[in-house]
Amino acid sequence: MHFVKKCPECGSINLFLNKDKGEVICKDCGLVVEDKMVEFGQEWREFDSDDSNKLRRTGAPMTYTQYDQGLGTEIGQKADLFRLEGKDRNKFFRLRKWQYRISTAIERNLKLALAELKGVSSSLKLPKSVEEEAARIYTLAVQRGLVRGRSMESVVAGALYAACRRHEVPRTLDELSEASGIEKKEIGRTYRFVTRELGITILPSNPADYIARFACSLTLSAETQSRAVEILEKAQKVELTSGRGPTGIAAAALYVSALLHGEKRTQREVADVAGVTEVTIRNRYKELLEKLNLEKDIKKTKKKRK
DNA sequence: AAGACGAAAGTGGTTGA
DNA sequence: TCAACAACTTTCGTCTT
Repeated sequence: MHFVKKCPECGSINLFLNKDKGEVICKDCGLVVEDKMVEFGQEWREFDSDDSNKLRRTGAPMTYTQYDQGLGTEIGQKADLFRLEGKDRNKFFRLRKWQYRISTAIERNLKLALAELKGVSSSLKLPKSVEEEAARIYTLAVQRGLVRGRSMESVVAGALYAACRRHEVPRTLDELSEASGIEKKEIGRTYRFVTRELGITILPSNPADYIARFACSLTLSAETQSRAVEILEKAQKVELTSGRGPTGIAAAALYVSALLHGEKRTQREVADVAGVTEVTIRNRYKELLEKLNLEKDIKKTKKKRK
C-alpha cells in the first residue's frame, strides 16, 4: 500500500484518512483516493444529499455504472421562497426550472450512455474495474458539460480509452473505434479533451503492455514473448522509445523476437494485429538492430536455419 | 510470387512564436 | 493563430528469397 499525496482528480493535498472505512478521501472533490487503481465502489460525497440516513449506506455498493446515484442539487426549498419577492422570486423559479431540466437531462443522458458503455466494454472484454473507471470519467464529463457539442458515443469511447490507459490494459484506438463505431480521430480528440478538462493524468502507455495481447493473436510462444519484453527494456534504456508510438515499438520488438526464435511472422501479419503499417515496423526494427547490436543474433539464427 | 526494403509525398497533431 | 516539425501512413518501385 502506498500513500498518495495528491488527489489525482483535483490535485488537492487536502486528503483525509477515514480509519473506519479504511479509505483516503479528498476533502476538496470528495474522491476516494485509491491506493491501487483497482478499486470498487468509489463514491463522491459531494453529490450526496445532506440526509444523514443516506450517509450510512447499506445494501449494494454504489457504482458508477448505474446512472442514478443521488446526482444533482435541488435549488430552493419552500421556506426560502417566502422571503423573496418580485424579480428575485421569478429569478428563483427560473433557476429552479433550469436546474430541474439540467439534472433530468443528465440522468437521461447517463442512462443511455452507461448502457452504451457496457456494450462496448463487453465487446472488448474489458475487466469490470476498467468499466467502472470509464463510467466514473463519463459521469464527471457529463456533469461538467463536456459532452455538449460532441456525440455521447464518442465521449463514452474516449472515457473507456482513458480508463484502459489508467489501468494499464491498453487497447488501441483502432480497437476502440471498431467496437464503438466511432472514428479513430474522433475518439482521440474527445479523449484528449476530456482528460485535459478533467485534469486526469495519464501515464504514457508502456509498449510492454501490448506485447501479451499481440503475441497471443499471433500465436507466439511464451519465450518469444518474454524475449520481446527484454528487448523492449533495453530499448527503453537507449531512449528508443520516447516520442514513438508505443504500438509500433511493441510490434517491432515482437517481430525481432519472433525472428530470433525461429517463429517468423511476416511484417504484414505483425503490423495488422498491432494496428500499424509495415513501414513503421521496418523503421523501428532498423533502429532496434542498430542500437542494440542484434545483427549478429539475427545472422546466427539465419545460419542455423540453413 | 510473396515478402522485405526504402524513398517520397501526404496526413493529423503538437509546439512555439 | 499560424508555421515548422516529428511521427506515422500510403503508395510505389526495386531487391531478395
